[in-house]
Amino acid sequence: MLQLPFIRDNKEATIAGLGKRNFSGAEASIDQVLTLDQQRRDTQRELDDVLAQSNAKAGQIGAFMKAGDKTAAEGAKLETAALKVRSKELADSLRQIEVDLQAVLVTIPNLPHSSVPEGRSGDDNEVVLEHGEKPVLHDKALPHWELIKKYGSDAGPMIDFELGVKIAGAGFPVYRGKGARIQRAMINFFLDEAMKAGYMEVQPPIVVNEDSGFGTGQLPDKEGQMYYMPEDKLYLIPTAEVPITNIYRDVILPENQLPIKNVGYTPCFRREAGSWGAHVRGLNRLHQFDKVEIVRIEKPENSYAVLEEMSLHVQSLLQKLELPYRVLRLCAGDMGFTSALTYDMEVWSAAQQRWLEVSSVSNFEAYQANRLKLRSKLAGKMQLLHTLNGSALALPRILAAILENNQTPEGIRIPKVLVPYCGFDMID
RNA sequence: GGAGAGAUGCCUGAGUGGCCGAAAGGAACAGUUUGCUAAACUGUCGUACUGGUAACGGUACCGAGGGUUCGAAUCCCUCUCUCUCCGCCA
Repeated sequence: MLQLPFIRDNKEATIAGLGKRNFSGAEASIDQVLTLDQQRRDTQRELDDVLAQSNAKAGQIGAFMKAGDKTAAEGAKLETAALKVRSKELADSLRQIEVDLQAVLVTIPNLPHSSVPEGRSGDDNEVVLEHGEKPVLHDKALPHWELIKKYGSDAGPMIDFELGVKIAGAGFPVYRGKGARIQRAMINFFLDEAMKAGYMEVQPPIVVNEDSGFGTGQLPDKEGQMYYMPEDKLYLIPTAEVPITNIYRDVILPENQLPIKNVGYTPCFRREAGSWGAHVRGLNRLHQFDKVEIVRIEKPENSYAVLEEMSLHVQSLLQKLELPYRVLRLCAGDMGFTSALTYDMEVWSAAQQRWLEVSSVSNFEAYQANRLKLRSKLAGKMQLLHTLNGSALALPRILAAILENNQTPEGIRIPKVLVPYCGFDMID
């Protein structure tokens, strides 16, 4: 959530920032926020005043009772009746105003950083850099959904989508043999690289409650994207960002514990409602996939330098995997609800001849921290911290690119860094 | 799933209707003393909203939400969570 004092002091800049995002009705929303905020303050001031009077009366009554002056006490009691009625009215009204205010605030996305390009869709994203050579494949080259069959075993394809359909449904593949082994290899490789970079590994729950979903901004914005278990009021996580960042919900971190650098591997679950189509074949889009996520909590003045550092970490992984990639700076219209600046990393999928997004690295500034109430006393002042996270990395599309890009007539070559983790250097 | 106990500040823990935003101890921080470490002593030591340039005030918060009362950490109700025992079980 944006911070109320900030909106109060920077009304025009806020409206402009939301406009850049193509957030419809920015001015109306901000006006509404400011009106409700003023009402809230007026109401609270009056309520506090009435309560102060009540407290004073109660004190007097206590003194009368102590002195044994029952008559005076009874008289004073009568005077409290009106105050009581009034305070109830004001408290009810204050509660309603706060509910209304909150309802508007949660619909307002984060403001884009000044470096975020204008734009409405993915077409307007800025290509920051491109790295590596796109491989030229041989004549018989296949897309990964064919390769997994070609290099399957008697048991079936290396990654079995149809078997997943039987067990769970579309988008829940079964990995088997070398297909499973290379998944595990990547997870270990990514975790080890993160630990070398100073991250602490955590294993969080892969279900979260409503408060956690709200804290990182999935709720109420992306309600329909998460699997929900109504019996227990739990959501399957769409990313480890949610449970890991929520470790720090309602936390005041001592300054000497900063920065926080966590990394976690989890399965991720996404309903992807309405986004199915021909272009999401194979591993391109799944309901369940594996991801290693890095999460950081930083002092505000450091967060943008840290974002660059995280981007370089992700790039180093892609370089070690020998995959051609590019880095995009998302335009304002394509950024996530809670982000102020996002870099997407895409790898080149040689058989599909397209870029596949494999990582998204974002600085949320204080937007999540405000919802999480994640603070620290810095320079003697209580301040919201900045949260950042990034995929490092999401597995399925990496696997798709490895399979496609490294295919040769003799088989599929495993990137050197993964060989010690896999125990084999070719899929043939 | 059955039975019982409990939830207070960073931690331990007192507090059964007004003198309690809350004792005491510990931790932490600052200072004094000490050649260093340790110890001792002194002080500081919750958060949010709100008024005020500030000094300094007001209000709320003792798991959450309701209720009783002039007045609730304290009494009543509901919920959540934790612990112990039994059952079940990876």
